[in-house]
Amino acid sequence: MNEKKKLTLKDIGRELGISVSTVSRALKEHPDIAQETIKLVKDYAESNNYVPNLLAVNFRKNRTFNIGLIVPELVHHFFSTVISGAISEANNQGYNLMVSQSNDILKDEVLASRAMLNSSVDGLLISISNETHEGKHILEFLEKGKPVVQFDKITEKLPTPKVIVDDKDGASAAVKHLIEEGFTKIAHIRGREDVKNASERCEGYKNALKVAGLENHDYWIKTCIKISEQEGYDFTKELMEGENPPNGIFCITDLVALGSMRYLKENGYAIPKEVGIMGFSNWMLSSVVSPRLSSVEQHGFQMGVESTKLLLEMIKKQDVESIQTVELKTELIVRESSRMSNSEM
Amino acid sequence: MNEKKKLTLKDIGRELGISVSTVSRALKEHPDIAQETIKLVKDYAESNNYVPNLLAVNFRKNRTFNIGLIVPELVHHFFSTVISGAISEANNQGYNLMVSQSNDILKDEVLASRAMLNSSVDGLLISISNETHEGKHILEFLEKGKPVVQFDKITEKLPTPKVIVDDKDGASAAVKHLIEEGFTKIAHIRGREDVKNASERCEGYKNALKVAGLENHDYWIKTCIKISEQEGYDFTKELMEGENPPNGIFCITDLVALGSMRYLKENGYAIPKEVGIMGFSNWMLSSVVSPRLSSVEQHGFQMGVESTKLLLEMIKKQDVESIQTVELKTELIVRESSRMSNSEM
DNA sequence: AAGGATTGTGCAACCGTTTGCGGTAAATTT
DNA sequence: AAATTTACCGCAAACGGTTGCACAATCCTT
Repeated sequence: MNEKKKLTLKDIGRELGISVSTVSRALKEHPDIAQETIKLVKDYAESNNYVPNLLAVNFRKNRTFNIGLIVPELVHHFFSTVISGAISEANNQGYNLMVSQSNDILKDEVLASRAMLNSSVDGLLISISNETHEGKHILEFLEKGKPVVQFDKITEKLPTPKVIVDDKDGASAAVKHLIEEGFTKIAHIRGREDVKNASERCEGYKNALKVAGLENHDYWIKTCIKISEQEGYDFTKELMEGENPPNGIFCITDLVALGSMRYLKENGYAIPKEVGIMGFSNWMLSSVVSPRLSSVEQHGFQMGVESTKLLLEMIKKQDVESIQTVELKTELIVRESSRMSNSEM
Repeated sequence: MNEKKKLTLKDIGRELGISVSTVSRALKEHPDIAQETIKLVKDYAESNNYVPNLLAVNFRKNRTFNIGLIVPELVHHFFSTVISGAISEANNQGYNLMVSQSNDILKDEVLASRAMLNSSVDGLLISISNETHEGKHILEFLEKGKPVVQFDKITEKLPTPKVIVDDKDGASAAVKHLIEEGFTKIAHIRGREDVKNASERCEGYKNALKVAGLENHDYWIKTCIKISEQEGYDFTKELMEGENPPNGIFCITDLVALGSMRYLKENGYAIPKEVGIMGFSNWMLSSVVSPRLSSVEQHGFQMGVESTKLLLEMIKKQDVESIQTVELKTELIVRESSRMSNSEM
């Protein structure tokens, strides 16, 4: 009782007494076809609600209308925001989005990309895992003429366009803001050395200090491995118990900042009176913790949109050579955790 | 220089001097084919790394190996967790997952489902929007013989299998826990009346009170519209400023609980000493706020896995009639916000 | 009025695989 | 030795569109 037979071009042709090819052309208003024929066919198709068999079309044209997307982690505020943007733009242009995750494991990333490569996708959006270096599995896409766009976590080794946020600039702005609020001894809890974003943010931190001519010490820089709340807590403890405790901390991420704040609150430090805190990424949680956490918005949605636009452009013009880099600006979000002045009321 | 011509069955046949059909059958070890022929073909295919054109196969077989998934909101801890589970299970079984979101807008949901319906998906996983009631666009899937599985936010009106969590039981357990910890006047900040999950949780709340023989008042039940942090704050204010303030609050969601806690902290109430708080959903943030928030884990990952399993089973046996309901058990996560006793140390 | 240009349509190949059916040669049975 | 079975393999249609090309009919030249 299910699976009613679908209407095909052949059916229409038979019914209307014209050939399949004419029907096909009429439907797409080919100039060769007489207006009245076009109307005839279109009307019939409309009222019998004909829908073309995409499987057949795609097979013939050798493309799907799908694009793939792989992120290290799906359950992650920033990445899910990017995905949201990618879906939006893809759907706008008539494409569907296929999603997978690598869990930051190279093997899983290879598996996921292979699954998508074989004719189920016209192009790929990817934010690579920490373990990805060579990226042979990515090159396979290019070899098959399927464009790839990297976003956020990228590697320069792969000849594809890249969409990233200006981490260095964002970090600089964050630290500059702390300085302007009067914080003079600013520490940084950073991420792994081999992760580009982390290094960029650290660069931005150092630059801001240098420009302002403030003290800077290696012992004010702590390096997270997992970027966890606990690490934020532990490193803040180290910092505050050290000999020259800071009065401001710039954290690689909001989650780490949360840990930092937990330590400070537990130990009676007033935020921001005694210690100012800046996060990064502007996760939803930053606006609901107390004190509300200042952060740096990365415009993940926009990143998803831009990456997808780039990819679809390449798909449409069969271009697989482009390697431009788009750098998105961040936005400083000032909340309570860093505001000494009463600038807003 | 790209798009190297792909090897086809025809190529192999020509090269080996056998017919296309024999090659095809040899590759899948059809009993009609001689062992040596099989070996011959397989070896050739292997060393010239033949990969079948999935587009052609799918067209021929009229299926895609893709499944669709639609959620109200992608940037949402619970839903992204479900998606993560769905991807995991789908990939395990050789399927790709196509993801879309409705933003809780019916029109968007219809658009998304239509985009998937036309031959790009073999079945659908959906958590419906608040605006979805009839669900004609869902029925279209069934009419075409494509199975649908509903999860989390469901409607009984659609004849499909459903995977839900036992909200009532979870809520009951949460409130029961508050009671056991000694809280005697327990309020509830609930979600919209027309959302099933919200009503179930409210039921569970009422039941627990009744079983324990505690007071219950309509004025202890507040109804959120947007389920926001601010609503948690505002309703808690109302509750605490009312004539018979509660000493425990069960919130529909962790986010609301956060708002609740913010009001209490700002106004000098000790948590949990004076007021105990329970959230629901066990978002990541519940473990990083202070005091850490007790909550109810919904096992989103498992929900994604189960839903996908159900769907793939139906796809494989061409079954579109099944309507079983799977109810997942929740898990009480006790943290600081509700613990009066020192039961664990 | 004859030739060429224009307009509209159909034929048939094609995309790569799958599969029902028929056919041949060898092996087995009687 | 004839009849039947078995083991292999190929032909060709089919899936549902797309598209190059040929062709017929009509129109416009001169």
